[in-house]
Amino acid sequence: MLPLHRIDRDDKVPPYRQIAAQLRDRIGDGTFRTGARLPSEAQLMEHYGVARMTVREALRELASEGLTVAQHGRGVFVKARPPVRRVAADRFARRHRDGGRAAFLVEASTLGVPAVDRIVVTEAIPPAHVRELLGLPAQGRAVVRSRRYLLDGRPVELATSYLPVDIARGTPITDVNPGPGGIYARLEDLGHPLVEFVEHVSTRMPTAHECRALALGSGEPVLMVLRRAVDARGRVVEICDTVKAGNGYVLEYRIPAI
Amino acid sequence: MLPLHRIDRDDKVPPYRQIAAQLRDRIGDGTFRTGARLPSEAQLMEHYGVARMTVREALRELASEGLTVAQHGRGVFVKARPPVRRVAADRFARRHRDGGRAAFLVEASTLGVPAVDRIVVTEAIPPAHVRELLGLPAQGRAVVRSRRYLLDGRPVELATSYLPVDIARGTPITDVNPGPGGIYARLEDLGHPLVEFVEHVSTRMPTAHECRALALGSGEPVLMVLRRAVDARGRVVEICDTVKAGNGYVLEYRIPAI
DNA sequence: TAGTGGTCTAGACCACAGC
DNA sequence: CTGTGGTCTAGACCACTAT
Repeated sequence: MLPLHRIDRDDKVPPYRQIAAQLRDRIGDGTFRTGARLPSEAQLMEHYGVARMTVREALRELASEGLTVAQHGRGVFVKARPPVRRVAADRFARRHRDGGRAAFLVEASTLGVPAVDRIVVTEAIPPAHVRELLGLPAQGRAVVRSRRYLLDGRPVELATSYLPVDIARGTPITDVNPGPGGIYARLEDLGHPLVEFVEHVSTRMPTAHECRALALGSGEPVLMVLRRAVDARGRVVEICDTVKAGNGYVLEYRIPAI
Repeated sequence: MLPLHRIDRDDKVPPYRQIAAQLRDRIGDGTFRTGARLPSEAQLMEHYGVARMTVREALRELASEGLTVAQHGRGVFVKARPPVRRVAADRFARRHRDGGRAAFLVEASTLGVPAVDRIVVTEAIPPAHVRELLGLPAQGRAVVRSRRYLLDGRPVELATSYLPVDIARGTPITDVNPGPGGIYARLEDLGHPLVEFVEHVSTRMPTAHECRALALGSGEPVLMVLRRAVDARGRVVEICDTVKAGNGYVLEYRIPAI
């Protein structure tokens, strides 16, 4: 016997929503705990006396809320609340660069085993909003570094950096491994001491490509951070466009009140 | 004739995804512009030679990406990209408080007509994570101010502030209208000069209640900002928990590189 | 092999919008 | 009234997982 009630066919709220609500409640009250398997579609059809599409509609609602995840051939499972990851905004502090640690390693090293893969360096025409921030002309090119970050083997972030060719071309910045402290340390080596970063944070649903690259389930939004690095002469020397898996990422910023 | 190709039944990517991809491309290249109606489900069934559920599956994919919105009895429409809203992180600067302008008014005044409604002030036991940050004991109470912000009549943000009762009880902070400069100005009046704010930014899908209060469509995530205000003695004097409609909100933070 | 979810078909009735 | 999307039925075949 399933720990679920009946549905009321005369109720104005449609059956699939009633079913979703009951399952949601059982997840909320702990009847179905984190990691547990929900009753199969066949069981739910039988229990409620509805067609399979009706059950699937209910399950889709839960998945879109990020409560469950379906595994082909195994079942539907209550999602684990992933551990909260904090990103201290001082991860770009010079002391870390001087210590030879790139920003991602700073934020990740206390949380798990960090890694980077899919590093690709090219020259290309950046998107319009990036070109504008870099002060490039209409067909201007930039050095483009894209890569993916992982934590304990799980992909957590896609990042693409754009740098002016007159600064980066022919330097270690175009190497797959730019050396200790990352590209920010190299920019300072090249006579561009960094004085400020400006980050723009927003959210949206991921594209299908991002879903694959970040192993996102449906109902999981992403955080977008567009960062620009400004040198001592006020020049924007890098734009970094990142897409972070939304589940559990928490960005921290300290703001002086003066 | 619809501006769409055929699908390849032998392709390993299923028909509904091929259909979704074609529609997504036509939205991206401007064939279906903002506000335009997509072909009806019946037209798409006819064009592609598929069942209705297959078409609906494709349309659901677009909706979940936030690209389209269905209107019962009217059709499926390409969603408008809402105007980008920037929130300068200096919106808490003292010069604004001294000028008598609360933070939301500072960030909103150049963007439209700001308004606040549903202001409710009570005393209650805050959620555990808030209690912890405020340093309250297990059953400790706080002054709770909740309200909703609107821009040009459209709801954009829900906010709830928690303040220690020993600071806020019996002060203008418990008034629906706390006076010029908002509650931060009152905190400073009460001998708590603010020196720092710390914001934690994350994203998730909205609850059903938030969908209603913020008039969110499906496939629209929210930005969550949990902010704490720290006074000159290092005491956390306020926690503000906000939920911002994700569509178009952009938070801006400046980070010194030193 | 049995059970699971993934996709698809070909219908049906309903509620809502617009003419 | 017609056309739209919202919901539902009762099947089908497939791919994946576990045994």
